[in-house]
Amino acid sequence: MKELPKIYVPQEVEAEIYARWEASGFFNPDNISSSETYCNVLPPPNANGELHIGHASGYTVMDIFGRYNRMNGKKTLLLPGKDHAGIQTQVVFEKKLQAETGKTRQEIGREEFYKKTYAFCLDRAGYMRNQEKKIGLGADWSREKFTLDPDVLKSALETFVKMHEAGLIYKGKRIINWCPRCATALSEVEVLHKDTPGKLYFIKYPLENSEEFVTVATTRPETMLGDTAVAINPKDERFKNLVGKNAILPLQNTVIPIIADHRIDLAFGTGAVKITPAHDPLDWEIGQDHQLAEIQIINEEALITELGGKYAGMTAHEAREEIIKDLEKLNLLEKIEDLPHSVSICERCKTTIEPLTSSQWFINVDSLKKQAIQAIENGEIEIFPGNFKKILIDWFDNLRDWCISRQIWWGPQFPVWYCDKCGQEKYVVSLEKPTTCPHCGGKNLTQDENTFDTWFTSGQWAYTTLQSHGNDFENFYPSANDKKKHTMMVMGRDLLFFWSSRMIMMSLYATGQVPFRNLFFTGLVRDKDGHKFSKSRGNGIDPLTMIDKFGADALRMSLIMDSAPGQDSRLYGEKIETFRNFANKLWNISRYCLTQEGFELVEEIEEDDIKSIADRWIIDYLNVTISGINKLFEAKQISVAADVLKSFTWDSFADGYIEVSKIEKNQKVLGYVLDKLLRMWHPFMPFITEHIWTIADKKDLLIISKWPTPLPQKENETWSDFPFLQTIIKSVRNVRKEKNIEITKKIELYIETSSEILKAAIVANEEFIKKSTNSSSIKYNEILIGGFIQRVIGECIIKIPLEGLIDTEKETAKAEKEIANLENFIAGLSGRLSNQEFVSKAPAQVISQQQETLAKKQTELAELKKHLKSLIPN
RNA sequence: GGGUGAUUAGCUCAGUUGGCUAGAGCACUUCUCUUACAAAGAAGGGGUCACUGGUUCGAGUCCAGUAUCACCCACCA
Repeated sequence: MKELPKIYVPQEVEAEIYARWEASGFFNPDNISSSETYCNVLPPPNANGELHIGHASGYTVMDIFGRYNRMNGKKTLLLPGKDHAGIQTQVVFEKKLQAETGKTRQEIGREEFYKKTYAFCLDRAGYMRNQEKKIGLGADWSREKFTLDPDVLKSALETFVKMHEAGLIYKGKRIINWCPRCATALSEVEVLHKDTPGKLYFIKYPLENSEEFVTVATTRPETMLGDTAVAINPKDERFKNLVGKNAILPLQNTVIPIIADHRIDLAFGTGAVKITPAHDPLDWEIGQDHQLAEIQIINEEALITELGGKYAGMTAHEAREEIIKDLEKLNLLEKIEDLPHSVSICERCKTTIEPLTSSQWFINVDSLKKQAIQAIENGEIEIFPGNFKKILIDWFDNLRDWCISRQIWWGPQFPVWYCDKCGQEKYVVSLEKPTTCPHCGGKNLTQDENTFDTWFTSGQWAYTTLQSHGNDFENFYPSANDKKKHTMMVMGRDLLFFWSSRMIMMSLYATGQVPFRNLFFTGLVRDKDGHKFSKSRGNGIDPLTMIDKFGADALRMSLIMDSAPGQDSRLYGEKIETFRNFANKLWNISRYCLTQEGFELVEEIEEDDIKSIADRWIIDYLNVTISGINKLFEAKQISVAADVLKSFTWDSFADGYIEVSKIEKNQKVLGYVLDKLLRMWHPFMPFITEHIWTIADKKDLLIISKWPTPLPQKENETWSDFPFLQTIIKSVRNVRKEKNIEITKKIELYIETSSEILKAAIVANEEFIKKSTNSSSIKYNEILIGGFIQRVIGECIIKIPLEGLIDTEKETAKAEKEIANLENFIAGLSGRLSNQEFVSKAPAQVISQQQETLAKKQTELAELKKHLKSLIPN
């Protein structure tokens, strides 16, 4: 017998429980012996801030699968880490530096800036690690990695060297997305598009040696300073005779050709387009094909270059104003129209992107994407939800070469070396600084200043982490025949293109294998109104605050319940509260059990231990529940699994079995069911279950206890009577309650039924019913004289003699309503059963089932009508 | 322009392969602090499953189309 508080207080126990888990060493797979492994290399959050609700959501899913697999006896590794997050961290740290010291990164210099940022990241990583522990993440901290750890980085850079040798890497001057604020090139995924109101300017370009004009339309008139052609569609009848002629570029007064190109849209603007190869991606492509010159008139600070003549030094915006004025003076501005169009902005700092031509490093993705598509199509990776497979394949199909060089300071530098004599054209690729230049023998070599795109290193995370620790790669990474190796990746759906795609390409290239067999996407967590959480909106829910308020288990449950993979979900305080309440329910269920005399958690049960019909029912129902949950786990349907478990716990165990067990005790069955419940709840609510486990004097930790297996199902049909008996008991109890009959007062039950089966069930459990309802006797099909209350339960009527307590009006209304309901249902059912087509085409099983139901309901209706009749006074 | 998802009770959402009268939580109404639990229990109200067709004996579930919303992608200058 124990004394336990009425309310579970997570704040008092969670930290201590986590410390015990950690001390046990079972988060480290080396301490688990098994021939099977389970591995989830965790997505590394950016080491520059703190945990947000999206991290909490992902970690909950990863931890649920991790704990489930650990309990299923697999050597389980959740490998944690942090990402240096190049551009984002540089943005964050520059702001911090400015705020704290008033200095810019240029003022403290590259080396100092790098050192300080590194220290900052390590500090944040430590802080975030503690937050991760608070949500219960069962990761092996002894293996924690950072993307810039020397061993991790080395294998990532080796891939660069290998790719370069294979000819997949090239350096070239191409048009790229340039962020003037971050002062770096960006890949296509790092650019967002924002619909913005804008203007379309119609500008007249005079034709050479002519009085005529060709009018072009543009949203960015300032770029005309760098125009090197005017293009029209070859099918365009309006301009057919202009092709091959020249136009005079106003303001610059240069002669530019009029060319024909199929990429020009006849329907847009005037049909004639100014071509600025240096500052527009499409123009650049057209320029390449027509060998047009590239004139860079906007520099990397978004200012007009000296090639822009009198506009040099202006910002692009200022230049636009001036150019419009000047064109008006020259009478070359035909008109201005409103045109909403999409503006490219930097994903990290939201600054408007300037397309520029620039010398950058690229990966040729042609072969990589083919391999990736093949692996996905062959099912080498199973994707949850399934429809994301198509989205990913489509994306790969349209993927262009990947710009991997960035001009920021924070990140690993390219292992590329230049000699002062050979210049930028010839270079050496090598992890170590070469002593001499292989081209000229020069001794003075300097490293390429570019840093890698963050996704280049994090795209290799699945194996660079495993390769840096013992035999982890062999033990955990997928291989050709890996039935015993289970691998999982979980990430938010927003990382589909950024990360999952890169991981698949890079891993296939570097290891010849997919990085994981299962890829699970979580949806985004939104606020109550469906908005994204954002700093500017100020609608964020801090996971740590929620844990402090409601407990980690409640937060975890609220993040996974009622949600489907890839589908966004909403989170708000009240929702978390309901799971806090559920945790408390589980606490009180356990509290009831644990305070029973002689109660203990029971691991195994014998057939002889099952005594009553209630025992039989709960045990068999538990078996069904266990099998169901196992199936759901295999299908990665954890939300549904938790839902099934929840209704078993609350409706069947608490409201059903425990109520019965107060009358007829069987501690062994009670202990067996609770034991299984705690195990199955553990992945979802690890803290409270471990806490109860400890209180119940279990010596081993719940984290490594065995996941339940269903008992072999016995050939025994009687348990199916239980819900019926339970309904009888409940209704009698409700009558007592309604009529305020003291619990100690004995009553008599009269039962009328024409169903032999039901009668047999009642007779067989007469003592049980009598005890449960505190009745002195049960009489069958006897005539009852005097006042009584009756209830119709299925095909039988229960009558309780209670003279003077009957509310005829109320009872009549209730009966009439039920009769109407039933008649309606019977009409539908019998209509279907008399339909020749249904009878001839539906499966026999369905027909007999429905016939059975119809018969039952008809009897029930008859009983109800009898009941109603007896209510009406003669 | 292309794609994806959503549309089920007042709100937030489940609904696994089409099959007994469509579920949960919150909110609402009425009652109960009954010794596991008022963070609970009991009883109850509330839904032509967006719309229109189709397939089927049978559709919330499958197919086609429509509408509304959300998101993603795209080189319309």
